[in-house]
Amino acid sequence: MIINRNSPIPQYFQLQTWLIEQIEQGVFKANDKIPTEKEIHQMTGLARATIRQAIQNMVNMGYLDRKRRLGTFVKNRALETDKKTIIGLLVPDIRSGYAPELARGAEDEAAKNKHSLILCDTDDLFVKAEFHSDRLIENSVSGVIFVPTAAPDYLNRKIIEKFTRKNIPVVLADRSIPGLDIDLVTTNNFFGAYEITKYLIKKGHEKIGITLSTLFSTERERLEGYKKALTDFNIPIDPSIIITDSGPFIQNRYFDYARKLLKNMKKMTAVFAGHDRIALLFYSLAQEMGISIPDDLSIVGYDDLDFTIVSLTTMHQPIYEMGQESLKLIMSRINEEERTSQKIVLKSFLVERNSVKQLNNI
Amino acid sequence: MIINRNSPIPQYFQLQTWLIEQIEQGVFKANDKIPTEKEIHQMTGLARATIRQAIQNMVNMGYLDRKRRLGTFVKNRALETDKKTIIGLLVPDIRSGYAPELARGAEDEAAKNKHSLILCDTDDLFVKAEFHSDRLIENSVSGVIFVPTAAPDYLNRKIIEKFTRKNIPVVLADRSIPGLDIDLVTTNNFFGAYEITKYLIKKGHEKIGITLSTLFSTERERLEGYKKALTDFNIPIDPSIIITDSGPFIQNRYFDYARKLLKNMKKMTAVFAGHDRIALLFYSLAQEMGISIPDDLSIVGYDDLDFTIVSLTTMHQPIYEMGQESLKLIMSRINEEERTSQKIVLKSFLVERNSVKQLNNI
DNA sequence: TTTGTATAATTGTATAGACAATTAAACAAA
DNA sequence: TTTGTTTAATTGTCTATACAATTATACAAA
Repeated sequence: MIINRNSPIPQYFQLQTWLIEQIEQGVFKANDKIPTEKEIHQMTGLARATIRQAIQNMVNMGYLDRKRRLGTFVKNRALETDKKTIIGLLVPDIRSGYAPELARGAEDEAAKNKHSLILCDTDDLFVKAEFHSDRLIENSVSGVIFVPTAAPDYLNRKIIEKFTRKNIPVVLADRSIPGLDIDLVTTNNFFGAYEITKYLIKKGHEKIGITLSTLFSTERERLEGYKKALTDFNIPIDPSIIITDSGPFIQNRYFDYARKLLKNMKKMTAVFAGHDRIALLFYSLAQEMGISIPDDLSIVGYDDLDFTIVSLTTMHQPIYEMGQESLKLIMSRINEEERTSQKIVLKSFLVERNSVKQLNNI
Repeated sequence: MIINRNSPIPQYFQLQTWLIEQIEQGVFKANDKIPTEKEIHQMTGLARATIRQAIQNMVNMGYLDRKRRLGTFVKNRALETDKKTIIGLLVPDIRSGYAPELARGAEDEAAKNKHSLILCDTDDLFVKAEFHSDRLIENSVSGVIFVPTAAPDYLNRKIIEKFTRKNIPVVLADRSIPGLDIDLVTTNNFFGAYEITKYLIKKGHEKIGITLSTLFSTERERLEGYKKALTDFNIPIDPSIIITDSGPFIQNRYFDYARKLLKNMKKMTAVFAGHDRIALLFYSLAQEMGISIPDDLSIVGYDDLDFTIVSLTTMHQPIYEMGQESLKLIMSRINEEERTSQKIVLKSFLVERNSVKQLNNI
């Protein structure tokens, strides 16, 4: 018999355990009718109220559905088992730079799996990232895609720890944090910067200015790639046309840097803008100052944002794919048991447009 | 007495209704002990099993907590009432147009109240909107901000009904749906278009081309505003320089329209681009064709997107505020009992830059 | 002080039986 | 064909009662 009357386990509980077993072993399949209360009474000798208690619990748990006059049926839980998953996305600002593209890539990939994305803007600030992290944890997200903020590394680590302590997987997108063993999706910024600098050199440029921030790993790597390319081609590095900033992108500040560089026009034939938004400032200033791009000055950018209006030669970053891959990593973390942390480095490629002039090599 | 034995309403239900009332009216406060089963039996004469059924239901519903030997207590729901709320945001594409700004406005407002935003891209397609709606409902969002898709009205209504059937409030952002009594946040497109057309007229322009889509209520109103302004100033409407499209914004298509208009240069001194992204195409083509803006052709846009590189006179739309207001409306729907549907019309204003030339009136 | 034990209040589990409400399905009438 | 009526199976509601399990508290013992 199913029920052990001498067991300390309540009989209603024994019954419901047995029923769940039958369902999970497939004895009672989805939409099958289980025995009526009367029949169970005959089978087990339990009072109807006891039987009802067990069944009611199972209805509450979503195993069963009762229908008057018809009986009690096994619910089709298959529909509900592919449970909705929510992923958090922490970007600096959804309005600027590559954030929209990244978000869209992640969103599309999430949609494929019927998952959803919670959008959070950090403005590159630790406090905002922390605030949003708490909310994401409250909403019990299953994973997080995190673009590290402009805050010091240890603070970004703090954010990540918040999640990992709760066993919520985190994938870093774009920017890395030194000495942290964690899933990461990025592009090879060093190589990309090297290539685009080489491109300028091949076009006959030797006096190449650059301005970017040293705050983020990505841009630091670009600076290194730029320097390496110059060195490899025996071109001296001229610090007077290298302007670095230690903070996040602030338009007016970079307008100043651009202006500074443009005042040194004689020293340069080309400018490597740390990213496309900086390049755009050069276009804007050049227009103002009557400088023609590329005739008077060549310029390259980095990112390949869609500006429509300017024909900028730039390094295309597969940002959309970065969003996709980040989400895939999260999903694999959620589904798989364990694995070592992965670093996915996506390939950038040069998009040649009309912002670089071919110089006649002397 | 509390219980009416002749009522068709089950007595356990009467009891639980009464208890819930007491709790919600504050007779039984949080952490108060409610009468024991025995006491309730004495009060009502109901059998203990009946009383237990009522109480068990309330435990399941989260009203009560039972503790052996101690009694049954009113749960402190306050902790859970500032429950994290998730709002769905359905925009065409987070990468383009005003979507990022709208999202950011909504996100910031949500963050103020510690709520979160789930981002969904519809690509202006009904099927995608429907797909996302189902997911939002699964995730039991508390409200939805919806930018209607490019699909016919009845399909957009279908999306909205999906939510309202589940008592999930919906706010339409930007675009309205005719004959639908629902919360809406928009700007006065008719007035805005009227004003900016008037501005062109005051600058001496009479031959003003226009191109936009008649698919969305917003752009239809702009067209009407444009026509009204011309009419008011006794300027004939020239259909040959009015190009309308019936679909959503597709860049290449509008490039064709722009090209078509520019071929008719002689007929025009100014162009009213239906929105800034269209205006940008004109800049791009003008550059290509050697047409100078504003010297050869004046142009105005609509939206005031941040393009940095072009100095476009345009109608500033308070998109960020639209996101904020939409979220506020959702929150008020969630918190307040009932109210008639609200229509918030935000003020646009003209931003004068350098894309319009002052013509000498003859 | 700590540890064990009894007490009593209360909820938890269970039996046995009765009648109500619902409703699919069969049947009857229009 | 449609519409109304009956029937019977099943779940829904309810009473009355009993004993079990849990545990805060008080008190006793070590």
